[in-house]
Amino acid sequence: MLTLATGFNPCQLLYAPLQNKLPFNQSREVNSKEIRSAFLDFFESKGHEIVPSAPMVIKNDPTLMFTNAGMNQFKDYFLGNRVPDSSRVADSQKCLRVTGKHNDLEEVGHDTYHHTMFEMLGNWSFGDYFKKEAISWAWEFLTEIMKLESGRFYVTIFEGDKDDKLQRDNESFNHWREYLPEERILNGNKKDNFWEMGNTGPCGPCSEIHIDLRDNESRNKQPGSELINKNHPLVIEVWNLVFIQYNRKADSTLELLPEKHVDTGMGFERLCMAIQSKKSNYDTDLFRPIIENISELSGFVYGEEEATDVAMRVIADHLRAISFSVADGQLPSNNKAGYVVRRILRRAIRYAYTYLGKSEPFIYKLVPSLIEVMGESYPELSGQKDLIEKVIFEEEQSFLNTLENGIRRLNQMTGALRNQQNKELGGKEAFELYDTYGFPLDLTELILREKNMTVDSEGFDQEMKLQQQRSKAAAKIEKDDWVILEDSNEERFVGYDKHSDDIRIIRYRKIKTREGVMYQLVFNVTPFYAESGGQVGDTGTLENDREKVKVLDTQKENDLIIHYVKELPRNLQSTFRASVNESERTETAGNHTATHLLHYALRKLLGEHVEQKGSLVNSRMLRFDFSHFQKVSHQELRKVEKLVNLLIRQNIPVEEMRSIPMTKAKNMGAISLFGEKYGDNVRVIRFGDSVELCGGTHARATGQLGIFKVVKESSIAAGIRRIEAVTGVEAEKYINSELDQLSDISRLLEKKTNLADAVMKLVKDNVALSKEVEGYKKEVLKTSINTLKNKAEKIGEINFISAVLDSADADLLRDAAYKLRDQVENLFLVLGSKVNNKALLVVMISDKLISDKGLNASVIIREISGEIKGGGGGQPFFATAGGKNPEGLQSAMKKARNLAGKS
RNA sequence: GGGGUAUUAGCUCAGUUGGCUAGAGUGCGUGACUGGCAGUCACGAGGUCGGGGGUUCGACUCCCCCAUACUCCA
Repeated sequence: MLTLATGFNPCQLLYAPLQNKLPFNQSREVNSKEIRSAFLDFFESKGHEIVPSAPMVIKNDPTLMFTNAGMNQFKDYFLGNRVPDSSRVADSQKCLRVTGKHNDLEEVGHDTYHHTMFEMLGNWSFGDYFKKEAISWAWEFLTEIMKLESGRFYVTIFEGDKDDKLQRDNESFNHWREYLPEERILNGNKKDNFWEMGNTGPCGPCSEIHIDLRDNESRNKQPGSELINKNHPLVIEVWNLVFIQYNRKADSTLELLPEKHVDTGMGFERLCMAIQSKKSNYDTDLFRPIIENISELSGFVYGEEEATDVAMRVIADHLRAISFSVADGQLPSNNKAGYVVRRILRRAIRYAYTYLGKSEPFIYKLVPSLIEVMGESYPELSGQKDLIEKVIFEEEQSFLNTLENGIRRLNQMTGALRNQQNKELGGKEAFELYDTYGFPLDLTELILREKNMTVDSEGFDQEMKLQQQRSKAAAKIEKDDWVILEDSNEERFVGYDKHSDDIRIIRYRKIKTREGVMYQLVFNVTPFYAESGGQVGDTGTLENDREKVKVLDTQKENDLIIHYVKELPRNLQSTFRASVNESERTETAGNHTATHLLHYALRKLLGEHVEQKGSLVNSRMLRFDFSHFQKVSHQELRKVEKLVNLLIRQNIPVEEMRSIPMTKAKNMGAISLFGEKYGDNVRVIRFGDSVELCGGTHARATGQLGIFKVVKESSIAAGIRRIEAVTGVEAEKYINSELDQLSDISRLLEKKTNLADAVMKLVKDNVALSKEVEGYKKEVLKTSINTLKNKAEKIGEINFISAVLDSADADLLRDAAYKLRDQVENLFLVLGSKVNNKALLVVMISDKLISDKGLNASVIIREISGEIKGGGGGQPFFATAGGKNPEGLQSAMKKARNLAGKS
């Protein structure tokens, strides 16, 4: 590589052919790829090491879910925790800003220059160069390399602050004066121009570079200096140069740092807009192909109407955010980082649904055009295209479904509100949408805003609190104070090596649970494994010469291992032999090992996106929850079983590394689980290629599991599946009981093969036979109806029929009644029957009699059902009754006859 | 671990304080008509109203248990 020392600038060579075509004075548009590499090449030529973008999704940092600035990955360098390999670094960093301090989500799409996901170009100095170089290179890059018109730039510098006893940043001012007239160098306050990482730590003044992209006429009318930091879409900040020179101490005073750093960040999308002479980030080649694709798929033209334009921008922006998240391993889910991703995607789906009329999944179809734009610079996108598409498709489909249901529900709610002249949706209703249809509050607010309505967010919060209380109350137990027997805090766990040991009880207390009174014991040393990492606590016994007490469960409370017993030993001071239930422990250990093998097999067969989300391991079964976006098919489950059983037959011995450094474990490829905090030293469990950080107990070798069998696969939340399985003795039991059922069936069918066919035939025969029976019933009904018709007695206009049919059920009586109504005019029908020693009555009255004579079957049946010691009712034309006195049927008929006569 | 919502014809869904023997659209079958962009019309088949209990004269509808799916809290 040639260096600057030779006087040869590789950058100029590389970009010389481009320079004539650069903005504001050229014809061909420079594309974003060229701009990105121009930046990196430029700083490489200034001695910077070019590093790749860090993942956008952050794991193992409780304070941050996503990378939200270029400096995130260098935090440790600024804090002095780590020493960088190179003191000059530059990169393009993918960032996501959705929640927290920098919350732009609601703006995104409505304006033309905010994004959820964006790229930040940055150059860094770790104790190397400072203001002079940073300023001069920024200027050189923008005006000479990118050929942006120098007259369009304004810069801001820190004006000083009395409270912090800080002077104006005259250093920066003087450097800028070399390039810009003084009236273009503006003072900025502490809020805009003094950058702090947190309440304490490295900080310093910063200098922002703004560009005025308005046309000449507007610029002449109003100077750009008046529009800086005023949210003008064309007068925008492009680059922030942060000069870290102080350390903010806990008492909030500042001290000068021995090493000074530079941290800069330039919004890539905005830079492209400036260079490509566009008025909006979405008009650059970063977004254009995506927007055009949306246009093609939706039939709406970009630029014709504000509402659809906003929707298209929202979708284009969110597509990027989601695709990058998924590529980095963060699937949409129902909490934390996953929920952030879900909310972004749902916002996009919502806009597509409402403004572009898309009620079918289609955002997933945009992935190829995103990859076309960014795939080359970010190969993780093209590498995981299928996964990204699948995840988006699944989420679109499932959310559109709930969306339709939820919107229907919301419309009902707002309809009711409108009737009451009310403009505020109750918190309870909003919570119902959230709780049942997964509508985030902001989504409900958005929909309501369009209807000119609001939501009672306080009420919503209250409902949320109630739900939390309900959840907590469900787990509540009453505890007495600890009784201390020995003043010691130490409780050593020896259960990895021994299954029994001599112990003393050092404290105990009484608790009340739903199941009754229990006692919690703490020992000086214990072989009992306390529930953690999904593995249930051990059970076992405490024993001495005189007594034996059962240990029913073992739990952890902070670092204490707590043993549960139903009754206290009489002599608490004595020494006990504590023994873990061997067979249970062995089965449990086997099941725990099985989760590791299962985890390994799932990742191998379904993909690396599979991550453990939870597990339960006891002596009878194992349960494993993991991220996966669709049902695991039967065939896939079979493959998983097959692989696990193969590993079992290979009888791979366990390798336990009880205490090794985290870094070493990571290097071995150990899979750490859901953000649990591990100390510097961790325990690693390895079976062949399966390597996991784990505190649980395990089989000595995989062969101990015998056989592995999946019992059930289900969903526990969107994007998370659950597999339940058995091993060893339980697997044997399970398989045998299934086989027994089969052999029972085959014995019944007197058939050994093609059982399914035989059963199918039985089912079909059954249907055919029922039909036949029904046919016969109809025949019988027909004949009895004919007899009844002939029995009709003329009472005035009324045709009165009454009869008791032997053992006819309610359905038959009803059928007969309806048939007779169609065949006999002016019908007054009373039918009775005796079924199971109970009496049934039905009354049918022709419509004409109801209107002409005011007869009412419902009234009549109530009058006559007294005779059968029962009651009933129905409608005016048809009513039924039941009673427990069949002997009264005849008198009920007579009574009805009298009623007919009277009318 | 604790909640919420849903489950009705092959598919998408109605079904109103428990009572006109469970409906529509679509798809399917048959027939007739027809120069079309979902051809038109007629007729027909297709339902243990997720499963099991209970309340009631009567339950798709109300209550309890279970299953499945979705979803929220912990």
